[in-house]
Amino acid sequence: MKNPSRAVAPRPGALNLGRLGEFVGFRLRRVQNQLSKDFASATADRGLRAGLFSSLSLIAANPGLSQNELSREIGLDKSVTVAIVDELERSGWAVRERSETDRRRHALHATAAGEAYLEELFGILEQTENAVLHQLSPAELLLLSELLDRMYAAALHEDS
Amino acid sequence: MKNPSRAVAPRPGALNLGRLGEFVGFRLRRVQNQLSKDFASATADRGLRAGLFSSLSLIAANPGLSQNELSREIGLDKSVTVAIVDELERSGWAVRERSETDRRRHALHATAAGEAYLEELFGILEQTENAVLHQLSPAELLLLSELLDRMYAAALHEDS
DNA sequence: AATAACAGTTGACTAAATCCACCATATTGG
DNA sequence: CCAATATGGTGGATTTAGTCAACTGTTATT
Repeated sequence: MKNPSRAVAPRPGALNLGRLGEFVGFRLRRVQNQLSKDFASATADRGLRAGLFSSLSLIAANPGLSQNELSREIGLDKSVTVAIVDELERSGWAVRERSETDRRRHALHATAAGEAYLEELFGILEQTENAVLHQLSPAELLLLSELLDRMYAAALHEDS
Repeated sequence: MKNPSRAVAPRPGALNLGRLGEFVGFRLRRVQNQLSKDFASATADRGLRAGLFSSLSLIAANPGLSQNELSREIGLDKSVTVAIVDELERSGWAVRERSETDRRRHALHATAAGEAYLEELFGILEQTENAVLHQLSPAELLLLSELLDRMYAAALHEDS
């Protein structure tokens, strides 16, 4: 096949992607943009600051997490993390506790309210994703996840 | 398999993703973030405004394109497109020409210099991607593109 | 001819992200 | 033990990205 961008027929009236269509990064960005826009508009009512959702989720899954570790995982600057945790605390979804062993660190913990809030958000996310993912068979979905994981692992090794 | 997030063993010291790991959107974002950061740092020397590269590429692939059509395709506001085309023109990579048939429209065209610049950028992008994609077999790569296209098509139908 | 729709432009505004300097605590090496 | 250095966290300044609303000129509708 000469042009992989033709794997799926372009809808009529659509633009020619040119060489851009040969790159996975482009398709990745396209899909991801659309997905995050859908999620954003589905959660527009609650003021959901960028990165807040994934941060809370990571805190819940890793009790005692430090803000630095959190920063690294979500790929944002430390100062942004401060703002995020500030808001998580103000909303009562998480708390900072001074670490006993290292008094520089803030050990982060999700509250019960935070966990409940998370459940709600996960429900919405699941709905948004399903609207797109029902196109894929369970096997394809599993494969997709695996491919993405292998790519991510490779990407991390790159800039070591 | 109970937890698809375990398709690839997590590297030691890595955080527990929790329920977040069940969602493709998360993996998508992760990989995409990393890729675009790599590309950004590889092109840091040339001041490469966001969206400029893909815009130029689309113009080159669709001579006579209007700014509105371009806006829709890259998913940005019309006003952003104006700024992008401004810079493309200032740098001599593209030109605006009044459409003969509809004098409201600006027919966009890439210059020879623009095409040359594109070649350069595509080369860099290819390099950045290869660093990650060499993990995947050609068959897997093709499949990945196809899955992403199906997802994108579905996402577009959603908010019609 | 009046009105509405559309392409493009501008400027104001909001939010996201990076950068840098700084404080408190820990760790290391002499 | 002390000095130097590294680390976790915070605040503020600045840059940048993205959204919105108003306005101009052109075309389409009736």
